[in-house]
Amino acid sequence: MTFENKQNGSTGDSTSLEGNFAQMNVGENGKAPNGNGTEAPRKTAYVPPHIRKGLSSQAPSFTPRTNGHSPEAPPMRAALGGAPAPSYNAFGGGAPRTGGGLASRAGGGGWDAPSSFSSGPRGGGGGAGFGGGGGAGFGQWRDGAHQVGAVNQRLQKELFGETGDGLSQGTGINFDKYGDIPVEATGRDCPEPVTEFTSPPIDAHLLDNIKLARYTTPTPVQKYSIPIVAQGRDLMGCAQTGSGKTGGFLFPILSALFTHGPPPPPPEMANGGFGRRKAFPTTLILAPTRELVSQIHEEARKFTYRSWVKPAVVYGGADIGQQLRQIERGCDLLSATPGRLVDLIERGRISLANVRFLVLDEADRMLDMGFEPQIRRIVEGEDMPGVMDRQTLMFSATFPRDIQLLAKDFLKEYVFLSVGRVGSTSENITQKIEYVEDEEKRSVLLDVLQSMPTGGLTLIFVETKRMADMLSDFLLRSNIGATSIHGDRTQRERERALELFRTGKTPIMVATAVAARGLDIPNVTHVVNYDLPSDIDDYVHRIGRTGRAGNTGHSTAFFNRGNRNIVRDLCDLLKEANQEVPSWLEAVSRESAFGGGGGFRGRGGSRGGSRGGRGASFAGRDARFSGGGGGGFGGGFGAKTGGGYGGGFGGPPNMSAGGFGGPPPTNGGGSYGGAGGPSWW
DNA sequence: AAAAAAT
Repeated sequence: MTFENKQNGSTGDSTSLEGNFAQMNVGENGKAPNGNGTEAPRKTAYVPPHIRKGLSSQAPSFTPRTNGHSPEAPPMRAALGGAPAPSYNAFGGGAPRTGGGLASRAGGGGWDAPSSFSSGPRGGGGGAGFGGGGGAGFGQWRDGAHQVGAVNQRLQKELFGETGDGLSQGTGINFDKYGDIPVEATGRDCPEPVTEFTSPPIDAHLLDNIKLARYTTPTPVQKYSIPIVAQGRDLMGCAQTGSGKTGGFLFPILSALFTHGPPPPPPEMANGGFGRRKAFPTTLILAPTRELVSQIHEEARKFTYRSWVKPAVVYGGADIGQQLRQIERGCDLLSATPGRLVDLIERGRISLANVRFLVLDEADRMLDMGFEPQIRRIVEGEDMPGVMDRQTLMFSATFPRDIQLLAKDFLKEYVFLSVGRVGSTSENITQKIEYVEDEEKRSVLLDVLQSMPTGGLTLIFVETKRMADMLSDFLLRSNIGATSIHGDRTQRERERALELFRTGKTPIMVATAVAARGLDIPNVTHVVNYDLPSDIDDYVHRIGRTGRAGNTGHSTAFFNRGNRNIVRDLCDLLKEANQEVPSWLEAVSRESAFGGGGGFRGRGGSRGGSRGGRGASFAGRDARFSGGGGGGFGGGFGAKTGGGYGGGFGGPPNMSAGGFGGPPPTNGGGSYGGAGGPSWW
């Protein structure tokens, strides 16, 4: 369910997927070649607005922009059809790369540069940089070589914790479990995975930092992504954080940057014809939430330690002045949420003309959150190099239609990497579903919290911000250390809450969807779905906050009639993960199977919650719920479960443009219909 | 329906 890549009837195996992926990248704009005869019967074609727009706007498709680059410059990777070209061809000398990122505009790096730079103004006076590379802990790029900065004990300690004690943060990672995560790579000339962190293909200095971070073995995502990116290929990765995804893109990108230095500056930068205070990042990483970008930034800080690469982060809700000062101090690798980035571009403080690596993290989430216009503006509507002149990596937990369309526009012929769900298919999360009516949830929660062994962190998910506040207040009143995080809290409060939680000062955190995806908090041992989400993918993401990195975890979900919309998916998921499926849940699921047609049972009674029907078969979790609580599903499921599973998806609505059989809508329900199911894990 | 994100 995570990868909504069920193909229409005839293309359900990965072989044909590969064909389709290749096909959708060869530039047949908008026309539906579908030459492989896999045309599926079309159903009525409802085209969601964002797709309509996507299709029309792609009419001129993507003429690689000439933006900052001189028009005669050859594309960085000329031969896509043939053997993948390496990212960097020519390594010329470079001008001094100083510690201060913005001061580096004279640098001619080791990239295959537009001719005007290839011979490079050999830097005005060799040593224009700061002595010592801008301070201990920071390096620089000078004379075409990487000058690794001096050790800075204090910074090193801050970034990596006490070295050698083996006890800080990353302990208990079960690397054996990582090996169980299935990974599949498809695409033309897909390079072989690596098995270890070794100097080629990873830059020697980066290797040092990886060692400092005590990463000993690449995770499966990293094994694949490292050679793929190192060969200059674009990448579409279906993976979640916790699979080592962040390292999966940071390692190969930083490795390239360390080895080859900064790219030659675009004219605007080189001519000095720009505001002095404009930053020209080389790498741009976009992610949906503030917490996520700041988490990525923290990783970036570690792995850029002592290097010439200056990481920076911008997101909303925080003081913009401080962020401006930060990017002035250096902004080579920028992590950003879309809104704030657009703001800074409008202010003329950031230019994307020098971007060589673009990463879209949690792409599906960004689309869910309505970021598509901003993302398209950033990628297509500003001065970022075109798709042929940059390397693009996209990550998404799911691969629905709109993501496929985005991939089609943003990536050149790419390798598709699918990484199994960490934790749901493997059995390292013990999932429990309890039948609990709304008004019983509080007291059951107390029971559940009590029954869990102490020592770990517990994350409780609720649907609304209001509920998050109410519940954390309730817990506090019950003398249970709790905090909360949601979108109505100030950024400062959010950060504070996360910090309190991470450090275990308040071992319980109540959260809305803001924390559902991507956040990597070590030592979360228990996830409670106080309110179940309506989308099974959200459920997967939420429970994925525990059992990270191969550790074991527990999850408890409170289920009642309000959640019947995901009951089928939930049952499927539990079975798939070898979890116990309560018989009452099974019964509810069967019940809902009839509901598809919609409505004869209607909403029968009041929807007001507690007054269900008899529901004898759902004697709740224990005696006290079978009676007074009024459990029961008498009213019948399925009135609004959005019918029409059985048939599968005879053909995604109007996918003619891509010619690839698109997957069904993400939350389209459980059916693998006739499609044969996902084939890659 | 709610949540997230620029102010």
